Amino acid sequence: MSAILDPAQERFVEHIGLLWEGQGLSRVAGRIVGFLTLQDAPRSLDEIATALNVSKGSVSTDARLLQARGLLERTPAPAGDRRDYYVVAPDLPVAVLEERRRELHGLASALEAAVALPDTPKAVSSRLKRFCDIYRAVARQLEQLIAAPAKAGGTRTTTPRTP
Amino acid sequence: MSAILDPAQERFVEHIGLLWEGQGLSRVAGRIVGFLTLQDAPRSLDEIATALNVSKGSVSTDARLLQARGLLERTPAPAGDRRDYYVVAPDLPVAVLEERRRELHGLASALEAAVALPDTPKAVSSRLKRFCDIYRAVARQLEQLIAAPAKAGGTRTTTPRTP
DNA sequence: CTGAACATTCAGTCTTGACTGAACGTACTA
DNA sequence: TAGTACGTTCAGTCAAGACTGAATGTTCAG
Repeated sequence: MSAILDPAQERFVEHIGLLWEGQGLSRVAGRIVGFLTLQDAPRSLDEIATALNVSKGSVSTDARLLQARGLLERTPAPAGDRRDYYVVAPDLPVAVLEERRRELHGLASALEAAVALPDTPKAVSSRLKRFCDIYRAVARQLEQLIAAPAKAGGTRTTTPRTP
Repeated sequence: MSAILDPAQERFVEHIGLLWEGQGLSRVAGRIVGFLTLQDAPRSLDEIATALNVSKGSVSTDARLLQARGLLERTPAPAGDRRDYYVVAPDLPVAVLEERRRELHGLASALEAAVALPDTPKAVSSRLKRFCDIYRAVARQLEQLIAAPAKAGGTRTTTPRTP
């Protein structure tokens, strides 16, 4: 029930935090995601701050940032409770894929624009096109996974009951 | 012929640099990749440093780092020339995909390990499994693209016979 | 051996951004 | 009205790490 982490969970949270840190999020933000991933109920700012041992200010800032990026959701509070409760977004992985897709799209566009530059040697423009094609192909695959994340590949799709 | 960049190329290089900066590389490293992508011949450390207006020390460090990550290649120098010449790796996008794949694999493993933790509520473990499945599916798609980057297209997921 | 032409290393500087904690704003309650 | 319980903001501190440039290898030509 509470939000206290045992050592194994602590490690998990830290692990996720580090992964996200390499992806342009702050360490704290990453740990928030990891923490909420392990919770079966919404958690308030204070609970998160206590569990992660960071200041409430950090959690406030990062939680809103994560929400804006679609990785977290704010749940309606019980009547008479003014606290904000956060949950990890049910489709968090899809949100991540969507970000990646946009990134790839931007990269491909930049490469395409470079092809059109004057005085581009043949060898360079063919390389640019090749790179661009690959990124576009990846972007297309991501789109499909985004559209139908459950059906992807050959995995079994267990459809769990929504609590 | 030389390695001087016009404004449009400058912008391209900067753009690529910023993209990489968000991915755990230094700004200079990103700009090196961008710069070499536009070159039709191998470039020496000095040429790179001059074109990007950074110290030779930076270029030396970052170029070797990029080489270790498979994003750059060192080409054999002409006889009697002791300089190091770098080119962007012909399969740079594939190297990038491979890194992503490994990252996803690590993430999926972490999620799987968390499922096995004691006292994991049902709701949590089913979420962990769901997230894990998605990441695994993406990893599989990446594997296919890595195996046959040129052929990537449309909806097809069937691997053409490759000996 | 000496000098030239490289690449590499590393101590030092500087920038960036994370994080804190206290002050502040806000909304509800009694 | 005052009081309480929140969330938000922001100036300040701090640490990580990027970048520099001079010193230090290293290799080759003569």
